[in-house]
This record gives sequence, structure tokens and C-alpha cells, in this order.
Amino acid sequence: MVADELAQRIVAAKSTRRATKELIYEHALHLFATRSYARTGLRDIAQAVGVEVASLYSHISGKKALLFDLMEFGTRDLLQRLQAAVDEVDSPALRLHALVSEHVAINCRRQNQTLVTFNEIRELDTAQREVIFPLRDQIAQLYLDAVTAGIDDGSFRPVPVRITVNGVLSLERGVATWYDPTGAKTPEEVAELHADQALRGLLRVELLTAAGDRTLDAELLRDLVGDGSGVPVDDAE
Amino acid sequence: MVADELAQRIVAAKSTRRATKELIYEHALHLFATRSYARTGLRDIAQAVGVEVASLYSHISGKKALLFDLMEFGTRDLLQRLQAAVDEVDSPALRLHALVSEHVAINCRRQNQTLVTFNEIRELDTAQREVIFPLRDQIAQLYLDAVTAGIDDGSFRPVPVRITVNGVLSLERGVATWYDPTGAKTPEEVAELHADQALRGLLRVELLTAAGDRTLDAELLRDLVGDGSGVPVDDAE
DNA sequence: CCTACCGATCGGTAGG
DNA sequence: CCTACCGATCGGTAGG
Repeated sequence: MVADELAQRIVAAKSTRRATKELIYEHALHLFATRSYARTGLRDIAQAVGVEVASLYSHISGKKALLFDLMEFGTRDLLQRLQAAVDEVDSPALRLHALVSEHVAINCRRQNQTLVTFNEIRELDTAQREVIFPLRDQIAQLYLDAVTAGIDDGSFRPVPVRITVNGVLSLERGVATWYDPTGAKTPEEVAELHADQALRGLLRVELLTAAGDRTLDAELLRDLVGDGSGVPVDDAE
Repeated sequence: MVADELAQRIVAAKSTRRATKELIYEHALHLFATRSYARTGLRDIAQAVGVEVASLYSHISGKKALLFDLMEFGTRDLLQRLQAAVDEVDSPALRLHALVSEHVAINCRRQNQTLVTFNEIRELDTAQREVIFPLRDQIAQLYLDAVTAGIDDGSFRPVPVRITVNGVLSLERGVATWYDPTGAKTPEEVAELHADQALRGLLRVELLTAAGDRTLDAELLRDLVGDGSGVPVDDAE
């Protein structure tokens, strides 16, 4: 090939550089989620994007780094959204409700992200996992804090905190495995259902009695436990 | 090698044939669970067992068939145990309680089995999956029946059945990812906690009011909803 | 971004 | 159950 042709190619490459990099990450996420990381070759990703394998290396440093980037971005983003969801919520019950409904909705909307993040963690090397695990711990801590505070202020039963939180997190992850975006339920509806279910397992019975069989949404919860700025209302209804 | 030596080897092989086959399945399950199917080579399994790769083929027909056998056995065994657990239980609430506590205890005791069964399903080919999926469907059906019957007889709230069951099954699977057999809780304790949590999310509030904050074990449930052989006791306590 | 290519690994087989 | 070996695939690189 003559020099001009090469120059031309490089110019063309640069003008679509950002788009190509995004395409790589998009298709990689999709393939990793549906076929698994191990069963997805760089050749599959290159083909989906429409380039040769060697060309991938102007955008990524390797297959494992590609997986790591996807997992790190997804986990960081999730943490930030959950932190934002509980940011100015004082009442523990309302905080847990916000965590569960936000988390479930995210796991519905970004199924592939969730699936890859949890199915492929073993593929990372130790150094990479040492970045992801603290992020996960921070997410779990939001839940641990909410449940602990809820027990302390008397809105939750005195459950074993760690196991309960593990249960809630498992429930949320599971959503990514079965949620059907073409089905009847919206992410928000699934979120509300799971939040209701989780809260009912935790709230003290006196509060549940006041709620009856109505859905435990944020508004009803605020009536039941107060908004954290004053005395809990335990004779609502 | 002379004929005598070969004969000797074959005799030695036959006398430990059963033991070797079991060793292969044991080590394969352990390696698949900890390192994943894709990252486990037949060489790893052979080394763990203490034979050469080629020798594996007198016991198994291939790597994928080995995975399939493990998954099929585990799933069939689980189905049978769950069926036995609900066999002569009439009350829907008691049936769900039996399902959850038996299932959670099994997933604690056989973590590797559970992890492999759910993490590696994508590695099977279509024909193999067509054996496993109906078994899973039968397991899910036990839950669907219990929840539906519980709504019909008035012990459960009118929840969306499918989503609720998906939630319970996710919760149970999750146990295999975090349960620590060297930790403080026995499988039975974890089982009882999760069964309590699940039942509280489902029972109608009048029944919960009668239960108060006591653990919803089988005995208490029988008092609350009856044993299915008579009229539900809804004014217990 | 492409052509051409490589070393390593892997599941599996032949034959005894 | 072992020795010896193979074809296929894969992540990745050199060089333009």
C-alpha cells in the first residue's frame, strides 16, 4: 500500500475513533452477557463491530482489560446512583425502599451489565478484583446501614443484618436473569413489587398492621414511619 | 511395554474403577465451581485425580458430558427432595415454608453443585439444555402451585405469582454465593431465616398480626393457617 | 485500520 | 491407565 492510502485510513479511523470504541464496548457487553466471557473470542467482537481483530488493539489493551472496564464502570455507576437515591432520605425504612426500588429498576434496564458483572468476576485477576470488591462493599454498606438503623429506630424487626442484606442483594441480582423487557411489567413495576416484598419481611408487625394489604410505596411508608425529621407515626391509617 | 505389564495395569484400573469415576466427578465439580467450566482444563481435572488426560476417557465421554452429568444429577436430586418435602403437606403456607427451608438448606450444604448448575448452564448445547430446563420448570411449578393455592385460600396476599416465585428462587440461589460453612450459622438456621422472611412478605397482614414478631416456623404457621385438613384458624394467638 | 503470522493451550484420539 | 500426538482455536504482535 502507498503512503497516501495509509494516511487516508488513519484519518478515517480517527474521525470515527470514539464511535468505534463505544461499539466495541457495546458489543463486548452483549456477547459477554449472552455467550459468556470465555466463549466470546476477540474475533466475535471484531466481527460484530465490523473490523479485524488486530484493530481492536488501538482501542483496548487486551480482552481482560475490556472486561474489567465494563465491570468497573457498571459497578461505579450503580454505587453512585444508589448513593444519590438515599442521599437526603433520613428514615431507614424509606432509605431501604429507595435502595431496593432503584436497584431493581437498574438491574431490569441494564440486564447485560448486571449479568456480566456478577457472572464473570472470576475471570478478573487479583489486582482487578481488588478494585471491584471495595465498590461492591460500599454498595452493600448502604444496605447494611439502612437495615441496622431501621432495627435501632424500631421500624424493623431485629433480624440478622448481614444475612438479610445478602438476601435482598440476591433477589435484586436475580431480576437480571429473568426480567423480560418485552413482557408486561415495566422495570418500575417490578421494582415496586420487590421493594414491597422486602419491606414486608422487615417491618415490625405493628407497622404492617397499620399498612394492611396496601402496597408499601414511599408515600405509605412515610405515613407509617415518619420522614425521619420528627417522631415516627405509629398510629397511622 | 510387555503384555503382562499392560494386563496388570488394566486389572489395577478395574479394581479402582468406581472410585476413580467418583473422584473425577468430585474434582470436576469443585474445579468448575471455583475456577469455572471454561477455565478448567481436562488436564486440571486429571491432575487433581492423579491420572493422565487420556485416562479420563475410560470414565467420561467428554468434557461437556461431564458437566451435563453433574448438572442433571444435581437438578434431579433437588427436584426429588423438594417434592418429598411438600409431599403430604396440604396447607399452601406450610408447603411454601417447607420448600424454602429445604431448598436453602440444600443450597448451603451443596454450594458447588448449586453454583455450577446456575453459572454454567450456557455451556451446555441445546439438546442438553432441553433435559435440564423441564426439570427446573418442575421445581418452579412446586413454588407456583404453593403461592397460587395460598392466594386462593386467603393465607397469602394477592401478589403476582410468577415474579414472586422468581424472587424466592433468586434468594435461594444467592445463598450458594455467600454462605460460609465455617461461619456461625448452620444451613438450618439460614434456611429458617429465609423461610421466615419469604413468608412474611406473602402472608396476609391479619395472619401476621397474630404471629407478631415470633419466627414463622412450621409449628407457628400450623397454628395460624391450620394444617389444611380443616378450617383455617385466623384468630390464633 | 489491515495483512500476515505466532506461540500456547485445549479437547480429544490412536494404539498398546 | 499410559505415551505420543494432532487439529483447531485463541489472544496477541509486527509492521505498514
